[in-house]
Amino acid sequence: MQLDDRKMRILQAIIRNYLETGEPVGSRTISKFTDLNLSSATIRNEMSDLEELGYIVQPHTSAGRIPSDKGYRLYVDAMMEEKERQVEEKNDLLLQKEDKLERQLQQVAKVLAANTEYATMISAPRYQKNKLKFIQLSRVDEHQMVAVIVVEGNIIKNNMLQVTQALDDETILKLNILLNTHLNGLSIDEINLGMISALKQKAGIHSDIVSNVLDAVAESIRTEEDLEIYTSGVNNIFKYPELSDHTRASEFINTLEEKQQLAELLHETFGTEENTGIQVYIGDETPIQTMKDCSVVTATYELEEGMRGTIGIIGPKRMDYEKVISTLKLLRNQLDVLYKKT
Amino acid sequence: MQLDDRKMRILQAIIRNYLETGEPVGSRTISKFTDLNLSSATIRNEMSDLEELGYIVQPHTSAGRIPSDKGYRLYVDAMMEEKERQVEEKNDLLLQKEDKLERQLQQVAKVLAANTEYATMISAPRYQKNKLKFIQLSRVDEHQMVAVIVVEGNIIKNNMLQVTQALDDETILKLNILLNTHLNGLSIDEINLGMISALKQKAGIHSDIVSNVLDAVAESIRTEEDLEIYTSGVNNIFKYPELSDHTRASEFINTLEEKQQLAELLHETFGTEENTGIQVYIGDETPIQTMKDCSVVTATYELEEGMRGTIGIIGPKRMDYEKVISTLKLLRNQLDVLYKKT
DNA sequence: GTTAGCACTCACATCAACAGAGTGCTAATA
DNA sequence: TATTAGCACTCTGTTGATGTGAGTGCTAAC
Repeated sequence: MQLDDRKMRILQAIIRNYLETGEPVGSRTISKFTDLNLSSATIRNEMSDLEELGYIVQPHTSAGRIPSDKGYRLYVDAMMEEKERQVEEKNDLLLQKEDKLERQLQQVAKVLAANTEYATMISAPRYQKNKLKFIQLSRVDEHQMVAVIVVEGNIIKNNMLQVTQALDDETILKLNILLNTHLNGLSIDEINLGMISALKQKAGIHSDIVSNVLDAVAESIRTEEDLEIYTSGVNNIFKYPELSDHTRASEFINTLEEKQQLAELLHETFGTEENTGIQVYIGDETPIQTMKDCSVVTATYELEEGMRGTIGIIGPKRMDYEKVISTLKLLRNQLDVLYKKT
Repeated sequence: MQLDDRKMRILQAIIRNYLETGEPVGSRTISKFTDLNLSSATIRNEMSDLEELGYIVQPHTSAGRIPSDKGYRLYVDAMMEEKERQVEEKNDLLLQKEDKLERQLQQVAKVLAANTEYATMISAPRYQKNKLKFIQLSRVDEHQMVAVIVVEGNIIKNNMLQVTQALDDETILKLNILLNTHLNGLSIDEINLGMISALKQKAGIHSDIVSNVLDAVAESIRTEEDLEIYTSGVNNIFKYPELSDHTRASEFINTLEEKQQLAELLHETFGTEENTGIQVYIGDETPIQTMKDCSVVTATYELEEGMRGTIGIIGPKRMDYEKVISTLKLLRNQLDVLYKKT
């Protein structure tokens, strides 16, 4: 059932007002706030309808109304449709480029938290689809080797390999050539165990040691750095009384510290790149149980070509969706500037 | 002025009781609790004296007494003297060894937080005194090289170097030999700019590019990974009402998120290795302003030989100092087992 | 030096009274 | 027929009075 225009405007007025104040909003307020020129009595009738339809609820008799999840959802959907309405007023997040990926992510999270006044999280970009640029095996000492792997986007991974018996220089050289000629240019995704065993054949040497080393290298390449998630602005929740009683605050902080669930949530957004790449979870819609009083807005971002991750903003259900979404878009622009058009 | 034995015992009784309950403790409680067999009236007189001496304070007239910072200090000092009193009852923290340093630290913080019910922090171990084991420069592509540096304790650092013009293979080989023969076995601390310029001389080549590369390598080696601090158990503060009103909790969380100040605090402990390596900051004693309602216990730890860092436990002033300290000692033992006697 | 006894203080809980915001309903109005 | 004024009703939150209990300090007796 479609709401008529007047009901829609009233609903929006209620929600806007509630976003600002956090207090249930009454009919008189709406009567004065909007340019509908309706008396509070009329508004009351309409509100009664809206409640029946499930868009707003009353915390208790004789209180004003607050939006229900369904109400928020309608509001957000409507907002997303009339996209790019006004020009962004704020147009600089003061983002800086950092050399180390870790720092960059941490900084993005921090800047976003400062700009939105909500908690933020960011997952490290995936690079499984990125191509291998360089791989090298070197002997450190008798029993240890180090494998250095550079992937497009200048992600550097390294792993110490323990070997029971040292390989001689010639073998190492051979292995390096073998690895580079066969694996360079392939994406991490494409390097699988079958390929490694083919390499073992090609190596011609059937020594166990070489075989072990190759296995270890393969593992290094494919190991996913899971759970690499950075958060910031956790203490922003204290700005929203509805989230900051002891129990809720403690749960909230715990969830953000554990990160396991955040990872799942962020990964979920990862598929939805077709549309704007921005996803809004309102209340119960989020898969994280402890966040059912919150809303989460997620967006994919991209640093270098192909290096995509997800960023999320967590706040009360009455968060300023409009600002959050436009800030996220702005962030993406700024990242594009920093990483592409330099 | 030295307290007589009876006053001391009363003070201890007050503190022990307060540690448990968090409530101001009155004379009647002490009268019943201790085996001194004194009436509450006598205790009252003694308490009056203790208050005059500054060891305890009254939140308001007609409330019991709570320990002052000075009182806690005396208590802790006394406790530290009669060391190793009883055997540790709990003797396993269920600590596991992790391959990646980062994970290891995070895990230690988490385990400690779970065992103590306080917030914890841990700084990455310093390795400036560790010796360089291996260094290698490799060309990734036309404009980029990667420097891989392995230090004792298997710390691996790597840095991408941008070069305007590619070096030929021969030069790279030469540089690698040069770097390894001259720098291996030296501690990071010992590698300074003078040494690098000597190397430049020895290189015999006076090309700017080589010189730049050497500078970049030197920088990579010496760059301190500052601020590498992991925290855990932040939400434990909600177990202590005196720390978890909105303002305080928000400040607390903020301090733990920012990490800058934590780093300074942890570094401060680093010097004091002579004694037990365990330091207790009570209330105002901590250099962190926002933690003046907390106590912090810090301890140095060691993973591999020479790789020392600091760990800290943050809780209310009425934290269970005894348990915290013995847990920290236990932790050190377990780390020793994991890293040395394997 | 220790203790019983007592008056006194202060925080905290309970409760009634009340103000205020908001609603739903009814009857009047345009 | 849609809108509105008016009114009774409901519920929350505040305020102030009152009482209770834990604890103290002091004095006088042991």
